Amino acid sequence: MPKPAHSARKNAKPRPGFRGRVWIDGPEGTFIGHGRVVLLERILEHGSITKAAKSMEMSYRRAWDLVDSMNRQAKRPFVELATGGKGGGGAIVTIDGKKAVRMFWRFHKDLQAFLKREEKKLTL
Amino acid sequence: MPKPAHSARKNAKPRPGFRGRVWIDGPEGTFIGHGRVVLLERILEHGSITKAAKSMEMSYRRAWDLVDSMNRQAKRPFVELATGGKGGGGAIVTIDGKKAVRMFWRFHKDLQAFLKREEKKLTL
DNA sequence: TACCGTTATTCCCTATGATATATTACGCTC
DNA sequence: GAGCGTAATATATCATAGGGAATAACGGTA
Repeated sequence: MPKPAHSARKNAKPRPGFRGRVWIDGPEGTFIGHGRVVLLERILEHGSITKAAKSMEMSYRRAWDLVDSMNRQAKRPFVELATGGKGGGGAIVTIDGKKAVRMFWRFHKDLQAFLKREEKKLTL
Repeated sequence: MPKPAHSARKNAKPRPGFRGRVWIDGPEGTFIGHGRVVLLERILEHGSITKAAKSMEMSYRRAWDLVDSMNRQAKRPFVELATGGKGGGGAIVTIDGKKAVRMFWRFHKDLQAFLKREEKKLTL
């Protein structure tokens, strides 16, 4: 029995056309990208890395790594983590994290518009 | 002693900033992209897949697969292959192939301009 | 103190590409 | 027909990323 795809990239529809992807690099490489932003939104929604990871099809390990990577590269952390305590702990997206999410989606939206323009301008 | 990286992608410089990548999808998925266009240029320069592959750090198999993929998805082939014959055969980039190369570089250049604009517009 | 659910960390296993190697087919030249 | 350099194809080997399981640490609550 084939396992369900864990990566949205593999399910990308192959319908013809102009495609693109944008992200933001930091000192260590990728800093903010599509997957990371979706993860931030899920953390905001669920309040924990564990639940956020489960809600999309991502392993806790990967989710934690991504959060850690963002926190290390950001001037101020995007997610505040609490271990132990009420409910065992949890994760809170900071103001800076929310700002990053909004900025990325604008960036992403602008790209879609750009691709539309190019598709008209450049004829195959 | 570390082996030289065979993939340019891995050497991507992690200097901070807005990044993006564009490509064109066809019926089978990726149709024209950065690596494929560079390969076309090398074939144009060397006249064979073998030499083109060697000139960049790409295995012959991968190079052949990419050429085959483009030829299958294009209305008319991008590369005409000859097996046997003078010099053992060779590879010739067609007019359509050359057009694809020019169009992709325009697309790519437009993207760079787009990224510059975004970097000014969106402050991190 | 015992319990709980989460973060934090380590180790192993597997799937996936890619590379590397080997072999065959091809067709022109000599 | 032999030789040559290439395309074409199959097989094996390797590297890497990521998943999953297991475990410890943590700090509130009852």
